[in-house]
Amino acid sequence: MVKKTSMKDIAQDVGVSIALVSYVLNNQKENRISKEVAIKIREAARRLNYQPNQIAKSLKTNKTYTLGLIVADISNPFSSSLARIIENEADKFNYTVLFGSSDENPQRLQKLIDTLLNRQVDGLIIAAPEGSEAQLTALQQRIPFVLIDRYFPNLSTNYVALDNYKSIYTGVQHLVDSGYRRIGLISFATDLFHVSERKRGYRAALKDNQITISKAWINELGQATYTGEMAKSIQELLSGKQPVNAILFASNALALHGLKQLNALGVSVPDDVAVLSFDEAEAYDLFHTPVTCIRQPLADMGQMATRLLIDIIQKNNRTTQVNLDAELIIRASTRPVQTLATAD
Amino acid sequence: MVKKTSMKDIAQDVGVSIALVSYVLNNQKENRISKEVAIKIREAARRLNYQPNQIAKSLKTNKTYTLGLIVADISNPFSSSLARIIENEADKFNYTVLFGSSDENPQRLQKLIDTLLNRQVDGLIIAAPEGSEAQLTALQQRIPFVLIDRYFPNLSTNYVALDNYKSIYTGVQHLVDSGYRRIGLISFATDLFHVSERKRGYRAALKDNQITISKAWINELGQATYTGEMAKSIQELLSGKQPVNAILFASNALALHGLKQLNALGVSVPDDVAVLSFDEAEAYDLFHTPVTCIRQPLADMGQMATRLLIDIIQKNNRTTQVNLDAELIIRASTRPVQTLATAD
DNA sequence: ATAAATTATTTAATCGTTTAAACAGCTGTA
DNA sequence: TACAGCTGTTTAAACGATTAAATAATTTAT
Repeated sequence: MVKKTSMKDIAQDVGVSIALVSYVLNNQKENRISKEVAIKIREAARRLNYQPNQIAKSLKTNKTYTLGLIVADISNPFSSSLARIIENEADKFNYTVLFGSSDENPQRLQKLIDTLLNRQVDGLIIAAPEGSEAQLTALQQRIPFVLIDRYFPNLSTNYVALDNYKSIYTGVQHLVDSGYRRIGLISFATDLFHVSERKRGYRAALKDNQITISKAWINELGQATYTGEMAKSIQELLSGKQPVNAILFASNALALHGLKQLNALGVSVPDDVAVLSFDEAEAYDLFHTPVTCIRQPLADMGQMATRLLIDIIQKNNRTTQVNLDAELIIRASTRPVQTLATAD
Repeated sequence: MVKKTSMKDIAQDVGVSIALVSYVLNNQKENRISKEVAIKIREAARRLNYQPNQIAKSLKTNKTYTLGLIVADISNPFSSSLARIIENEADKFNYTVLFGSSDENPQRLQKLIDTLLNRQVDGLIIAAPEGSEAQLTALQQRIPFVLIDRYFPNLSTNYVALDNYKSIYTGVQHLVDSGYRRIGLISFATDLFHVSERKRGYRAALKDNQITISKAWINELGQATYTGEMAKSIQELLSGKQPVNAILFASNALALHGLKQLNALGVSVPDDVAVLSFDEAEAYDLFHTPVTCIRQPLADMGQMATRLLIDIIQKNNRTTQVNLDAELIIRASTRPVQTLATAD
């Protein structure tokens, strides 16, 4: 390996002090430095292929121009799409991104936070796992951070998230408007606020349409253990006393598994049952019927979170909380019921 | 924000020199340091919530314990799965991962390399874009790196990749063995070695089975511009003078678009045409027929690349080149032809 | 011609660590 | 009693930059 060029090398090459090199290469004190020397220094820097040592710079300035991104699992498309957007946005402001996956585990989150803080990141963007309130509270006096996707209503932190209540409400209203009144929900068993908001939106929309929810319609599966549970849930929804004619999946992972099960059971969409999914996925394209979905404004979310964080780092101001609206993409899986018009 | 505790703070608190604090917290000179002082120092470190400043450490030791990962696009499932595996593996050795997306663009690659080098990463893992040979050659004397997924046969670099020739050969042989002899290939128009190896494997397997390839069977699409081209390609393959009865897709992105088109055209798989895909994707699960595919050993690839890189960083030895074998996952999309047995 | 003002450059401290070398206080031995 | 050899600890330089303050060199004003 070839040794890297430092300012010292340039200073020696040109025959000036290190300070002068620093001033020239950082375009400081421009009117005080003789043109000829400045040119010589720049020429030497180019010739010796000088690359500033960001580590040394950071030690002195206490800024690393690095952001930490903590997602649940970088291999999940939701996380990796977000990562890509954040990477791009950060790059515009000359920031680099360090990432880590928390696996929805608060201990692992704490470990990542410590690692990233040791590396002196300037700020963090976090998709917080369930039960991480204590960590986040402690973090507030250590470093600027912005929560993304999920937040805790009783914690006064910066966040950029979706208005989950409204999004689901709109989706359910669309189902009702399309003639579906027996609507099942398949969601996660979790206390995460954004998930419970989805349930709340579902309940409210049905209530506002004078539809009484049967208990059997709400299915909450344990994280990770889907496959078996999903099959059971779907069969129960379709065969109970009050079989549903529409199913709302509360996330893309759930929808993916759900659609797979519908395929396996030979259920026809939307003739046997309509399907509405939270989140979009390229995978849905391969399903026999295009799937209506609630599309999150991922690009906005990532960009806003990144800009907000950089803003806070640079100006150190206020707490900002953003709730974005989702977009309902209507496709054939929620085709209006033909047989009879809605009672409405 | 609360000021971070430094070794100086601990030293003052306990009333010893900074050096002693360093020795104790790094478990050095253990037999030379009095137990009582060591205990006091550790206690103070805990009490003041000391976290080492990795930046200062790095400046002194010239090691950042950071790896740079450059993929084509972190939002692509192939890249993000790899990223997750590399993150996990690196973590085992106390390394952190900085990532960037090159967008298959050598200029952008160069920019990322410079940024990552400024940040003094200890090594790089790179999925190299087409036309980046010059950059990589120059990089060889700057920093240790390992190529992943793709490599250049005329460049003597470390790499961990797939034996693409063999993988495709095996896949085609399976098609032939299942009774398909008119096999189309849909691939990318690119000079990347790993892609051309796939074509070579396809050709060789057909030749070895005494099958003459019709020119029309090989379709190479421009990157990114699929959708239109894909529809055209598939229609031509299915309707030419020598219509194919099997299609081999050279990547998961191609397969995804291809399957979508097959759906749109109402083509039945495998009755009208068999389908074999390179790479696996969760999305395939939603296709009406389970898809036979060539599964890359992603976990092995990521782990080996990471370990190899760390090994090189720490011991600075030899050039290592690894070609891994793929696994053929046989599913219904290549069900053996029923009507007549193979001539063989 | 000399002081004052301006211009160009250097000195030196600093960021938070690491680590070789120096030093101080003991103990044991010749 | 002197000094060699331990043990425990400190000193100080270094990593590669930044930057306030000092200094040197030149020009302008008087």
